[in-house]
Amino acid sequence: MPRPRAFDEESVLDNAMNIFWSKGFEATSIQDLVNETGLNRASMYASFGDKKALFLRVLDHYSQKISAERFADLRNIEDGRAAIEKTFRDAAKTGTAEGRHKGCLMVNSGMELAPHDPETAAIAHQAFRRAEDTFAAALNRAVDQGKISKGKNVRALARFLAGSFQGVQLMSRRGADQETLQDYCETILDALD
Amino acid sequence: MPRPRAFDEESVLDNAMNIFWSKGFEATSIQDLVNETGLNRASMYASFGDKKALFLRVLDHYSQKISAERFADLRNIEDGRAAIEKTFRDAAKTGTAEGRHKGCLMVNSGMELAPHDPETAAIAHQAFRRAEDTFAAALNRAVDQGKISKGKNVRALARFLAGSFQGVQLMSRRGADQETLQDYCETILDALD
DNA sequence: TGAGTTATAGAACATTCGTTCCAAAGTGTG
DNA sequence: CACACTTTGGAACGAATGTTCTATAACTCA
Repeated sequence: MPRPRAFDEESVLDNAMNIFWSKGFEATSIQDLVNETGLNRASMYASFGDKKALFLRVLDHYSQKISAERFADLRNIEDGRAAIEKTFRDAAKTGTAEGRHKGCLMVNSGMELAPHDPETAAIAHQAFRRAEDTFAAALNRAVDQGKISKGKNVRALARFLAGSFQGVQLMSRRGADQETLQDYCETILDALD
Repeated sequence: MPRPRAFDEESVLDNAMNIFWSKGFEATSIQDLVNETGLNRASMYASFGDKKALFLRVLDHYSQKISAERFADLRNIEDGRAAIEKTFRDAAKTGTAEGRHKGCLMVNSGMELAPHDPETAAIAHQAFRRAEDTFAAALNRAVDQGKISKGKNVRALARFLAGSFQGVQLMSRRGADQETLQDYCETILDALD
């Protein structure tokens, strides 16, 4: 009955995500989104609501697609300590890859908007908590496996790792050189000893 | 001969700094600056140039006034290890103080603008290097004083501390709770052992 | 006191912003 | 084929953006 959509919602979100990721919320204009997604203004507003609503959809999309992938090894590698180490080393590697100085959309958005936008603040906070819990789970595995001393305060260590992981994203976006980022990561991992 | 200025350049920079610090570059409008500084548009443009030029002046002002103060103890406390510990604990304390979730203007600006603005990127990079060197100096003092093991890689540790200090600012701006931030800081300091 | 100089106040500029509206286009069902 | 319905393209909206202009005010030095 109705005219069918000429676009794929998922790929529109992908494109919108990349613009927000690269430029941030404020610096991204509706015109940018129209240009890059190929989607018409009217269709954008009809399908996603206003700029802010689209942005929140994008944050969710990012969580499910990018964040999930970044933490996949941390969840799936059985050896808890190896899982943590690979997670950081991968982040350091992709963080210094050419033309990929975008950091993490969740961290970027938290920094840009959290102080004045409770909605984004809550999402960023929740994402941090999830990361913290995922690190805690890996740490508990590592303790059980005898790869990390039983004497460690797992919760504090998990918070440290989650915070430091954000730090890696931060330094990556700021364009830190590979050597600095590697030193940073390796010293973080030394905290596991 | 000329009509004298009705404003104090320093206090205008102070006010402008606080707006940029709180809202970021993009979200701060000229109107905001006019309202908050009390300075007229024409006078702003005559004295500081356009928005970007004013922003760069503000970054410099921040470096001299706020950054310098934040790193004063790190430079001045003779005991290198105590200097480092106090620097982090103070940052964690002020970072969770009510209504002070602004983080660090240098970190914020690097995150927001570095990927697309080489000028800001260079300034943020230089600020990081300065912090790294200041931490390295304190670490060297601590090693000489026998407060930190001789076996440590001071350069890597300095990079770690500088990166982690940015992380504290990040978490503070994102509105992390006090307990999380304390755990984060204490674990960072454990790396000195 | 008046000439010279610069700051001030605020109107005015073109452009871009986010958003809405409307007519045309495309689909499946009666 | 025509109806009901939704998407599409693009014009149009007012408000806000960064910036400039003009006229007036305030001061110092001759």
